[in-house]
Amino acid sequence: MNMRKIGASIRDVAKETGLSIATVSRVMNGNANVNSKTRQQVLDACERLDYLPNSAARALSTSRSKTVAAIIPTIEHSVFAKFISGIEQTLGEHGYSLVMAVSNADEKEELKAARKLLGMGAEAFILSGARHDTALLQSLLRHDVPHVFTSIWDPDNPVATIGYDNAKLAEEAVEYLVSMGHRKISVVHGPLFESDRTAARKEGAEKAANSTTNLQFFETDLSISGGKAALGRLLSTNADCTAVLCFSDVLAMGVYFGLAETGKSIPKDLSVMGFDNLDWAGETVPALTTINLPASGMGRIVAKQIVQCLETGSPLRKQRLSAEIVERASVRQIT
Amino acid sequence: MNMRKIGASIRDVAKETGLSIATVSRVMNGNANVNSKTRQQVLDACERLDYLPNSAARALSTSRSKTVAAIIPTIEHSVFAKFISGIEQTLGEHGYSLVMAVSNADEKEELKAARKLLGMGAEAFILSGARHDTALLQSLLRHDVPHVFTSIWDPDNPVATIGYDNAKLAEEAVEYLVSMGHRKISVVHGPLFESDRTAARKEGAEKAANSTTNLQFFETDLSISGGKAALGRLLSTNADCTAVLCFSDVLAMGVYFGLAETGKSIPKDLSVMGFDNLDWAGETVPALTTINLPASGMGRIVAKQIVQCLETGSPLRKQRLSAEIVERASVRQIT
DNA sequence: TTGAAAGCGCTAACAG
DNA sequence: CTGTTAGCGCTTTCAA
Repeated sequence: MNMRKIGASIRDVAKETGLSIATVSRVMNGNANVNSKTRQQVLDACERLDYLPNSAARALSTSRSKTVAAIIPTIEHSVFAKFISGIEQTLGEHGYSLVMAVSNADEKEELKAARKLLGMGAEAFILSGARHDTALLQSLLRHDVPHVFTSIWDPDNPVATIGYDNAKLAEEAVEYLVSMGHRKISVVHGPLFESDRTAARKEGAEKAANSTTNLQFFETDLSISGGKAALGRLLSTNADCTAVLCFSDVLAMGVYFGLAETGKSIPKDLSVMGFDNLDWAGETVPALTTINLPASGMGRIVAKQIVQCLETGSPLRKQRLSAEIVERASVRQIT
Repeated sequence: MNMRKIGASIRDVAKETGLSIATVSRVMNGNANVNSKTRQQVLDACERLDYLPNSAARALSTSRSKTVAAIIPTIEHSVFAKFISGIEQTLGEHGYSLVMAVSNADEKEELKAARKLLGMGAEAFILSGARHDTALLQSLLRHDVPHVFTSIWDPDNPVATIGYDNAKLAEEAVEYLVSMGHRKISVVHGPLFESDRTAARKEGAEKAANSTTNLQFFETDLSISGGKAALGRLLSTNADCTAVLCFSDVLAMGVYFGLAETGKSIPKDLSVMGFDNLDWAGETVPALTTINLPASGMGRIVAKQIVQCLETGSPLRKQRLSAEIVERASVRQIT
């Protein structure tokens, strides 16, 4: 049937030790009912043969793959990289593996990836945001696969959400800016159709605005150059604004660079506020005032819940993660 | 044995259509020897039952997991994120899945992760750099698993290397700086013991130095704050240097921020050169002169070779990727 | 404490 | 073009 049949199998170990495969299996699974001498014998043989249990066979036999799936929009944004990192680590500590796919913020791609991962036997799914192809959700339900929506907080969603309240946070950001005396604010954000988190933030910001506060929104690519481009537009369209709120630190960085080119200074000429609190946010000049999102903490929390759910059958619980404004030097008080 | 037995199996589809499981299997595998009417029948039934082939069973039966492993030091550095991204995409296009692990630049962690991935049936391994636990290499050999070392170019290595010549590139960088009139240069780099790529770059730089060129090295964390910290040190230790070469754009960014704080300007007071050419390198002020490493391209190339190797049995070939200096505005000509 | 044997869901001869 | 059947490597009763 096949050529690559190099590794030793459980039968080889059994043969090597003169024991039965059942005993070897018991040792490999830490079953207590094995004579400690026998156990050592088996372990030695495994070592000698460089035996690695075949997890496909194990998965087939137990219907447990010890694998959980995460689908993220992109890995090239450090907030997601950190998130994944947190998941991977925690899962690993509990004997699970992460299988990851990136959707490029496209529901169809996500569906396709999910089918693949489901087929691979992923026992649970970690999804970003609440917007997904219905076929995907349906499959998850029909196959009875536990799943969470992350990076968001929505107590009303029938699916457990684990994350921060994007709308509320954006609202607080605007309120903060207002409390600092800003009345005319530009808001720079990434593509709305790609991300319900962005959409939620926009809604939240709008909610905070009132008759005396003026908000103008600028949609752009979620990248440093996107931020820079947006700055160009807002400088001509909304020139008399006193602050710009960016829905990602990455965008804020673009605004910084754009401003540097025009020779304007932060926060004297314009206040800038970010969202994410990426590693470097405290290092920029001036240090960036932003909102601290617990990306890798969220990964760890999600992973922990999933492991628990898988091990004990306890249901996935929604969980609101706190995130607070980190006041640094990029927003000034206006009198 | 088990409770979660929700999904339909191939037998359910066979029953549903009144055909045999062999026929269903043929359809699922795109075998040509199936009547198109029959095929459609099967496809419809699959749809109705939301049938997803169990890949553990398939893997067990064929000894092919259609899975390749990549182990990277960290995902929180965009050069690796892009690399992984390139791999994932290309692998996906060819029906393979990526299983990834992060080693945190620790050989023991890497070994552990590799064992896990090997057990999961990974058919090939993508490793970063050339430094690995011998037990890992041994296992790979004994299990006859194809593997490559990436991010490096070393024609003498018995294992295929696919990447750029780190030493040469660093050498060229120094030569470039020298050609711009710089004689006293500070070199900022990440932890040497964690990365043989960094070590290679250092060697290359040293090679370029001669009696009239003075190089001083500063090791620091591979992060923006690391770069900033290194700048502080070099400003006191090597104050009269005219250029600083950073072995990562991330470090260069730290140097930018540090310089901004001291009020010095780039490149008037100090020239700065990076390494990586991350997305934003062209956006900084001044735009960063750096070396363009084809991270995601490397991922695609590696993945393509691996797929080919797996499909046709052709051996993995070493491949040197070109990388060139991108001259922008952060290095000035000294007279 | 150990062994024998029945599958897990699928593929791939082989036979028709 | 379709069906029958023997495993793939492992876990898990059930017996001993």
